[in-house]
Amino acid sequence: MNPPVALQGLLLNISAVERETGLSKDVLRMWERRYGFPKPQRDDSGERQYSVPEVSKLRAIKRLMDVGTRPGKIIGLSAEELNAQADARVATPRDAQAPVLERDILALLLSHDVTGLQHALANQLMRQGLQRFILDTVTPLNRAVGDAWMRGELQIFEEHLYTEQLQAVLRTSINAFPRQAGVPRALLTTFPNEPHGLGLLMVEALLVPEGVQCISLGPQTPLEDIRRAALAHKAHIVALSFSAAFPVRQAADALTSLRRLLPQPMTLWAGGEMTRRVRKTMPGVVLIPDLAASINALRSWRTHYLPPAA
Amino acid sequence: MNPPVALQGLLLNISAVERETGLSKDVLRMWERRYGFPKPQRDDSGERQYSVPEVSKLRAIKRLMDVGTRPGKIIGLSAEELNAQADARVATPRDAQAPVLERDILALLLSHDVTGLQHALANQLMRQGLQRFILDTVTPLNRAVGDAWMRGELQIFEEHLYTEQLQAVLRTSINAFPRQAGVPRALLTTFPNEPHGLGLLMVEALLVPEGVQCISLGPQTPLEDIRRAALAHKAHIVALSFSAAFPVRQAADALTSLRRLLPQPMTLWAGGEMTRRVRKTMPGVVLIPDLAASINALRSWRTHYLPPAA
DNA sequence: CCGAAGCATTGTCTTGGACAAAAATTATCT
DNA sequence: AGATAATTTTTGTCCAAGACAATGCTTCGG
Repeated sequence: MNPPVALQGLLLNISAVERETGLSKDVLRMWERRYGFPKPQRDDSGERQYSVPEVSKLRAIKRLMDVGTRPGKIIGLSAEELNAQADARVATPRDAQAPVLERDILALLLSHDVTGLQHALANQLMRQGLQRFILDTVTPLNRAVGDAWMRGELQIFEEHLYTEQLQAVLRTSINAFPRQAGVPRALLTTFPNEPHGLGLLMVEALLVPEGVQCISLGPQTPLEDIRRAALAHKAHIVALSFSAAFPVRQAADALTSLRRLLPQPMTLWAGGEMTRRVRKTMPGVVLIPDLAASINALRSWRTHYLPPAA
Repeated sequence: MNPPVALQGLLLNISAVERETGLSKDVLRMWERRYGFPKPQRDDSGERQYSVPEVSKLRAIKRLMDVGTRPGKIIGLSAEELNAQADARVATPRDAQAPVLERDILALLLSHDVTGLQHALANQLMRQGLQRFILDTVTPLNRAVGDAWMRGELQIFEEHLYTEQLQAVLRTSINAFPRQAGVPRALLTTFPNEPHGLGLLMVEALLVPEGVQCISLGPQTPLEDIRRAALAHKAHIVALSFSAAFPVRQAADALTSLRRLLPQPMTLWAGGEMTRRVRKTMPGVVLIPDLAASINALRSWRTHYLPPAA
């Protein structure tokens, strides 16, 4: 093991690479066996020592896999080719409407102007209102930040700072809404393998202004506990969020099981990047492929369960 | 693999147990080899299937290990004996002052009264002020919730709900303070192996009222990036937070390295449960064994760097 | 009472094989 | 054609046992 070495930024052991890339040790070793990449040096005791460029390439591969590419197709490519692939994916809406704000925010991040960043976010939020802010600003901004990070234009700490400030702004804004004992009540969480909670906050920001009473459990709630929580809180809607990286099949299985665990009249929503890769339709599970769809789904829930005549 | 089975709450595969307990697959297999516990059943294809009681016991063991006990000493004990050990550790300040609020909050959690919980927290916060709220209320409350969860009195989802609501309250309260371009500037984060960010929020809640300008990166920033961020933001203080589970040696190594990476005049703080287990003193690293100490450390920073005559 | 050396304990990494799970492809039936 | 089912390919996870690295405790020497 080599904490001191890793810190000098030269070589990383397999644990560090697992952390940095999100690829498990088993996968790293398996790829080496099968594809011949990565092929780390070994230290005196035969342990793998990954170089920084190797890790960068692994990260690029992981990012593409997260949007559905299979490793065998891309593991042989060079760093440039990988970047080209990634660019190709996001090029379409690139020159569309108004990436002005995006560029401003990125500039603020790069100049480490925390106060400016806060102001810019808060400003835009006040201008647009919470819902439009989420739909029109935050969503493309997240993508822009993610892309900038992947192509190395943004440091990790700058990306962290962005996430952190965004969460602060959203949380504050959500809490500013008077809490109502509203209908429907929605339970928000993610499955145990899904650590990303930003999506939950964004859904909450969309639903709360609509008068929904959101109960967020944060990320990583075991299935059985989701059921218990839904019953305990008498939720009308149970909403799960999935990031792009989540394996579709696992999600489908878990959703089907959860559907069985919940009483019939409870609505089950599944949202997030991953849901766009889902083929099969699951009875009793409403897919929410993008954030805007959550509002539509809410409207249709209301017309269905709250007849206007009431 | 067995999502459907695991979901029924009967048996868990090794990945699920790793998630639930924080013990790596390697450790789980090693213990089975060395100590004969855990000894999970096997499914048709020879894969380990852990029972719920087994996992509970593993959790109890992990909890004790996190406060310094070695596995060999306790792995043979029964669930009751483990609980007794855990109780013994916290019994001292048990009957001390006013666990009234603690009991109230736990009752609210158990009755799933979200609104009541929010009110109770917000109420107490307004009554005490942010700093005393953190020191006198939140700290013991966290412990109480953790203990209740470990002894099975609290479900996971109830614990999640508590954390979530607490974060919301703290975040809102912190943001209510006018942001000043204050001195000192403190950079807050955790090392890559440390996913728990609640500690950061609590420190921030203590420092912001003191006029400190806090820049939180959230959890899991690589060392090299901490350095870059500290330089970019011209931080006066870099504060790291560690939960009890963090391995002491790893923390010491990383802190020493980080110390070398940072320019001399920058102050380096290390806080959180783990720091109480540290023996060696590290030159240039200020240990903050509990939250109250962070305020003292701040005071002494100020007298040192901001002579009163100025 | 402190620090180093030695010893016991505990955790991480290794290999290569087996097979489970997911995705893609092909075949079959409306 | 368009869906559904079966098959094949690809990919990921688990296993075993061994090696040894890392940690913490104890004893020894100052």
